[in-house]
Amino acid sequence: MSDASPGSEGAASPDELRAQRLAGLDALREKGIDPYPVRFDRDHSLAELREQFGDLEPGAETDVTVRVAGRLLLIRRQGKLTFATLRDASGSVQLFVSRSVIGTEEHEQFDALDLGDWVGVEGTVMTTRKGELSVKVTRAQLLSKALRPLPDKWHGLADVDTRYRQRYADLIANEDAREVFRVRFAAIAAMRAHLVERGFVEVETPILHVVAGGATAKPFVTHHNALDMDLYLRIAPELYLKRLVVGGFERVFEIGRNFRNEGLSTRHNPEFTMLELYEAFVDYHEMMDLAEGLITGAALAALDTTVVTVDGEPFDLAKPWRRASMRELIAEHAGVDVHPSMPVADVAEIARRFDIPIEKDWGSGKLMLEIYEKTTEGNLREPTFVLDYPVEVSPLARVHRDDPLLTERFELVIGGREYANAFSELNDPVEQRTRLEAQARLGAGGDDEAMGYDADYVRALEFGLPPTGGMGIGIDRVVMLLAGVSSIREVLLFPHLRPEVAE
RNA sequence: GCGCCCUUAGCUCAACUGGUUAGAGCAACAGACUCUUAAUCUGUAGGUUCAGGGUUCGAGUCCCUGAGGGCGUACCA
Repeated sequence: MSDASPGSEGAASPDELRAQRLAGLDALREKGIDPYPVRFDRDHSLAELREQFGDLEPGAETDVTVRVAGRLLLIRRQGKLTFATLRDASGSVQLFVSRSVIGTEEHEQFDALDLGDWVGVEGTVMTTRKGELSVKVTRAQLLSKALRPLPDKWHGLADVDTRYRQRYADLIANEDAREVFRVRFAAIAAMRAHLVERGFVEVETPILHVVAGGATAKPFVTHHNALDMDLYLRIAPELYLKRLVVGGFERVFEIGRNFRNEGLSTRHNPEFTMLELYEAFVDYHEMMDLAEGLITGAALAALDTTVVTVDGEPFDLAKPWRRASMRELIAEHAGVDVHPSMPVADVAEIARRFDIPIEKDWGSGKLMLEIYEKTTEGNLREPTFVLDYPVEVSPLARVHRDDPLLTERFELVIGGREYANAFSELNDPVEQRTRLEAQARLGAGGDDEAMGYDADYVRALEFGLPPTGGMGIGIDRVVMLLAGVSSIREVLLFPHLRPEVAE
């Protein structure tokens, strides 16, 4: 680095630092070193290396030559001997770079590497006197030059904004972040395997919808130029998945993104991942069994335990989860008996006692749900299936076999938060039409979250949807539960943020 | 949307009730060092204190506006 760039004399302002490293690139090229070579053939991951040689005695030398690659995270220069910590996706190992082994010129080249550089090395496996497994390097090759400095090697990257915007830097610097996403991927893989083992097929359905249905939420609107029409990003895949059951796929699931044009919070991101599944010939009771199996199995696969911690409180997911009706849970937590058969004025009176703001077109069922959400949901600590929601707030769920004003529907609540929503599906096309028409009237009346009327969906039902149980599980929230984090942004690789001010 | 809080070097953090030249560690640069482990030691450089305005003899610190973020709340199957 003897070049006359502004950075050559030890300057370290951001611009100068970059200029200095860019100048370093030129210097490397002049020496015939490609800072971005095309490939490197390794024969061991670092975990494999540790697995094979982890129990060598201190001070051991082997004549086993290995080729490994990774990112340089720490360098301890010691004059004619350099130690470095190399990390790949599987683990890390120490490099032992001795001038007497690789020669002065090679050693100086190694010492010129920066933290953050990717390198590939060849060398023999050894341990130091203190027993640290190391590769005694005989050849080292720069694989990719880092132009930006790593975050603080001890404290990592703490600034939340930067962690989310520059997730790559977060992942390099913070073990905690890597762990959260390891849990995420393991949990999703486990749930997928659980379903495939049980004969479910994974499908993909449209994300661009002509009618945003399957849930009640504000959609994102986009525009198709060639067709000159507005389309909606899906708020749920439900109606398409049930079309597939009509078509004869008896067990289907989809893991994918839903989009809802609503507020952000520690539990809400405008795009989030949902697992939805449908199984023919069963009802919501099987969905409860399946929810327990999916979530407990995901915990075991990702954490090796079924014990999770919510707000500092441990729960063992392995125990059977409580199943109780909304009505009895409200009675327990609010001390009132509420049912959609009660006159609206009476239920509204109860709602007012709990300071619930009431809208004019709400019926007893909607009021009952509001009372539940205000008084009960947040207080359900243990995993609980909340059963039997009012028909009024469940336009796609089948009416309860024992009560015409309730549906066979449940939500799963753990630590006061919702994780799943499921029902015995409504498969009577005539009734479905009536219920969707009621939703459409709400929409026409100004309710921008009413479900749109999807005529083709009703047509599909007219071909016959078998008795079917269906469920949606909020994957991001399950991952939060397993990873023990309290913000959804921590489990999203790239959470939604406002645009960054130009650098 | 509303309320409270935060934003200081590439990173992690300091700076008493407003006080004069904004400090430290890591990273960087120069040097010493062949068994280190966040290596150590010596030296050097690095700042529009988020942006803009205001109050003041004097502002990182107080006030206003804006930007970004966090938490709460509202909305939200």
